Amino acid sequence: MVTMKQVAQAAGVSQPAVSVALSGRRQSAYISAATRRRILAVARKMGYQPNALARAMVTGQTKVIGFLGSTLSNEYTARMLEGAVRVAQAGGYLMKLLHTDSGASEQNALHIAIQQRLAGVISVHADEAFLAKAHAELARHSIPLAILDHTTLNLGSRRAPGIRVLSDDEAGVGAAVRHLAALGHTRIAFLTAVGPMTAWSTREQGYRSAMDRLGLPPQWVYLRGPATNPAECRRLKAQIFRTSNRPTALVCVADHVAMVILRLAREAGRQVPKDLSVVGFADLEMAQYTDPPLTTVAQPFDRMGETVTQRLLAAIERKSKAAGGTQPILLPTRLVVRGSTGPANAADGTRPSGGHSRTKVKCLTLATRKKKRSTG
Amino acid sequence: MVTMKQVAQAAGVSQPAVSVALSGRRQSAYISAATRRRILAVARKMGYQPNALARAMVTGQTKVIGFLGSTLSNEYTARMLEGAVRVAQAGGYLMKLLHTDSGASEQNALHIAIQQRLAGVISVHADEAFLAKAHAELARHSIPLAILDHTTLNLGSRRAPGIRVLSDDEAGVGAAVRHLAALGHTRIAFLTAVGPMTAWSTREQGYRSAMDRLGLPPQWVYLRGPATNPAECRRLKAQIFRTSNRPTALVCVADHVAMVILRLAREAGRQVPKDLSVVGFADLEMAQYTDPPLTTVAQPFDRMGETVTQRLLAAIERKSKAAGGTQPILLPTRLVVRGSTGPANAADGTRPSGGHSRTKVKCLTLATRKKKRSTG
DNA sequence: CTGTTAGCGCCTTCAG
DNA sequence: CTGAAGGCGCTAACAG
Repeated sequence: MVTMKQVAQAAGVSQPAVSVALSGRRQSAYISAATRRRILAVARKMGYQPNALARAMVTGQTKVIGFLGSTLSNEYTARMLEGAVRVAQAGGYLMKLLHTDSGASEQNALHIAIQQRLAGVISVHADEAFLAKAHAELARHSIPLAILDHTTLNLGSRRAPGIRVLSDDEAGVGAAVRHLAALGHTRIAFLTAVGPMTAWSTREQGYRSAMDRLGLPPQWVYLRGPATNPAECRRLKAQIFRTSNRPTALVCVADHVAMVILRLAREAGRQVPKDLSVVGFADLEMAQYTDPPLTTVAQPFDRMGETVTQRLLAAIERKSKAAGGTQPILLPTRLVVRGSTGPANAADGTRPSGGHSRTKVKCLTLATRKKKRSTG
Repeated sequence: MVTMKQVAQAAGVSQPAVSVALSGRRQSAYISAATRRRILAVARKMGYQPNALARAMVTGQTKVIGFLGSTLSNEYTARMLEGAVRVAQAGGYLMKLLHTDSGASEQNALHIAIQQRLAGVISVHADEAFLAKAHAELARHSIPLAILDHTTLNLGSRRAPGIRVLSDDEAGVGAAVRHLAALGHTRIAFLTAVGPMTAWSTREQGYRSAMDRLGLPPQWVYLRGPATNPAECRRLKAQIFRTSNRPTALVCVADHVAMVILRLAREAGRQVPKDLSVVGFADLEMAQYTDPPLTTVAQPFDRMGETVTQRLLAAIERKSKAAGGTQPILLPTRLVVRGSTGPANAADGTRPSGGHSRTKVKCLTLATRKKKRSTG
């Protein structure tokens, strides 16, 4: 590992001269153009590589940000991570992964972030309790915190700690509901999975208000437990396909849930979208490959990762205004219309017929209107 | 940022005493139990957090490994990454991402690895030319290199640089072919996409040798260009569904390709697996959700990431034997039988009938025999 | 058992 | 324009 000192000796100059020449900064010590060239030549020949650690120690700047999450392999997180890494590297920063599932607890990850003197931390899919603690602990070491993909619930009541970036799920679900209403559907149900998914309550909120606005009666379907449970599947099929006021369209809280519905429909001998229109949420890659391809609300995962990193880098640079209760940033979603939604007329109230007509729907995308509304 | 010095002053001891007390190492300077307790108490009260950078600089050990890849968001890479991070953190190492698409070229990423004094580097999906260069450059700074998910081609001829971990694709395809043969298929074709995917030639190799062994004539179908090209789709449909010696089963080089086939089959009015059995490769999440669910060869992405990291950590610890042409490690694949494969009798030679019988195949998994053979 | 000294590689500040 | 000193926070070798 060749050091500046060695380069200096070989070039016959002082060590700080090498430092100035290599880092290209013009302040204080000036160096003649000839000397600089000579130093650079020697350094290149010796294969000198600066030691980022030593530099970080003396400058106090790490140029490294942490990505704190419990899972990385799901498509949501992976896409956000990729966007984040892209922006970070473009800004000269490196990304360090802090995995909170592998031995290291969330608490532990915070300590690592501090010990590594990270310049900033991005937290994904964390609960409010942890976020509050993380914000407090990191703030003591003046490490800015940015939060990705979390609920907007209660954001009106208390100032959110740190930088927050999320997709505008409420508007997204609204667009889905309006799309279905425009196709003539009136019995539009919302399908959600029960559990502690606070991140989904905004979607439910969006459904409720969109239905209200259209003057349609809301209707809920709940998925309880794993979708592999046969009893649960029977119950769902009965509710969706065999009740008198069964829905003609289903807005699902997530693509995965929509996949389950497509399967149940096949098992029940119903056709999508002829007998039932289905909308998902997320626009995972698999949404393109289902039969029929899934109409869904696309979340801008890449852009979310990019945006949160941009904001974080900004907060790092202007160290002064250290993440003090900024407004959450809502990124617009996009309704991607594929083959799983269609007109309501055939489905409403009639028994499914065995015909073979499939409505060929071109894949068109409608940008959801980006409107700012504070949800009390 | 509270330092050891400050803790030492507050506790009324020397600074190295604090160092010894906190790091818990017993060598050289001993400290009385009372003193140690006092120091620890003071440190905790002051909220002391060790500076990993300073430690790394003096010890020369970073405890950080780099993950070098061009994309992170695809399911393959994300799952491997997750496995790698898990093992790394369990071993007290952190993972730094070196994204080679975002501004930084591959060459640049190498320099970053060196400048950051990384303890080791994992490279994913890189070509041989780069790997050779990377190995050479990193070796000059005694940074071990590990390679993930790459072709096994030519491994016999020249020693592979660094640690290599990959899935046993040859055996995997073999298992798929035997599975189809056991179902009575004799016209089993291999579907591959043309292009510079050297990683796939091992799969083709596996197909060829498995067919040879069974005494069946191999048959190829090529996907040229994007699957959205209508002309190409027509050509494929003709070859797969309308030629006289059309295949009754298709082994696809990847799940994504299999998805395309499922779509083409639907468009052509053919039923899978009644008229055509289809096998994929990878076992992506979406394979569970297609109609019918896709029979496919599962690659152990998580384990690949784990294994490569274990090997890399081992190489780091015993710094001496620095990655000198070790044998590549082949991890066994697993055939996952779902609904897209079925008996051959109905399909062979007859026109597709419009019946509604769907063979219900339980999801059973067969471990492929792990056998070591050097492919000349 | 404890305190003192030295140095990791680099940047900054001061004398020449 | 250049050289010589000092220190970032920590560990590792010495003396007491």
